[in-house]
Amino acid sequence: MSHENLRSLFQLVVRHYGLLNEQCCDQCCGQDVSVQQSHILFEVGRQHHPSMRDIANTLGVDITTFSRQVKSLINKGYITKTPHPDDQRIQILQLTEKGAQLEKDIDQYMNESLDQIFSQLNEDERQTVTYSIDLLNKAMRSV
Amino acid sequence: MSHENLRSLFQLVVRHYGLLNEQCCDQCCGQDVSVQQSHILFEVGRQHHPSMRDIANTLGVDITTFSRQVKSLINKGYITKTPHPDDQRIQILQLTEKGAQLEKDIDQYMNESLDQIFSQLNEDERQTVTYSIDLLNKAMRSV
DNA sequence: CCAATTATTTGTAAAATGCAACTAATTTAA
DNA sequence: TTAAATTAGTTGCATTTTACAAATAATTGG
Repeated sequence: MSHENLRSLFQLVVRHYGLLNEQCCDQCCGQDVSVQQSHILFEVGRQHHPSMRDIANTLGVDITTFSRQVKSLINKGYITKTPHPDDQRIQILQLTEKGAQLEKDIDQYMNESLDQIFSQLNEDERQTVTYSIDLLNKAMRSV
Repeated sequence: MSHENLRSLFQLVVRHYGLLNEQCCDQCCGQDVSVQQSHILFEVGRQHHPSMRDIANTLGVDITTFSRQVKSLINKGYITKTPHPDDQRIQILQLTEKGAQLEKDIDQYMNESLDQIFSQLNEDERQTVTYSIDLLNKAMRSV
């Protein structure tokens, strides 16, 4: 079976979403973090007391690259790294207040961008698309 | 309005689709092209006699980086660069036979991956999702 | 208590990135 | 018509990103 439309959508998302983030970094947070780093902020904010490996696995990036990205985000004051009380090997990541604020700004920018996409649709279409997004989310997560 | 699910799906797509491509390059074409380069092949194959700038703009990458990626793909024998007959500044890109074959292999791999996602859905859901994908494609392209 | 495992970091070398400056072809406008 | 401006693409260079190996450090299992 050919999934040209889905592949095309994904390609579009990969590029535009990356692009969006890049524009966002220029526009809303003055180039201070990269796209990759904005994904890290997003996940650290969303997960509960995640370790280095938790986030690296979720994002599907090499742990060594991730380690250096985290170092950079710590230097910029957006996240902190604290050894787990029960296992000193594990480093728990957390957004700083500054990091949480940045993630909030990025989130707002993203929502405005996604509003633009949704504003192209009528109410029925919006409902159908929203429902399908849930389905796709679940399907992708269970593969 | 908050689009947490859509943002989440996009994040997932950005990561997994990139990942997918990376796995694909390992598995189906022996690491010979990068993710970025596979996107170039995809677009060169899809557009009609595109120029350097056409593809770079579509992909949202810097033209200087793109220029070097193209050089690499030419060296590997996947694409060709021909001056436009009416304007010698413009270079027209085209897949070689080898490049078209590689893109076909990648496409097949992608379709199999997307089949896996779709196999999580029942027939009704599949139809709804397919319809929504069309809507989203159109909405995103018109923003 | 020592070997094996797990989490993370660093060494290093290759690749990707993007700004600035360049060449070359074409268009514009006096 | 011809010099200035514009456009397409390339290269120099410095920075960042990447990922494999190897190291360190903490923990677990036998």
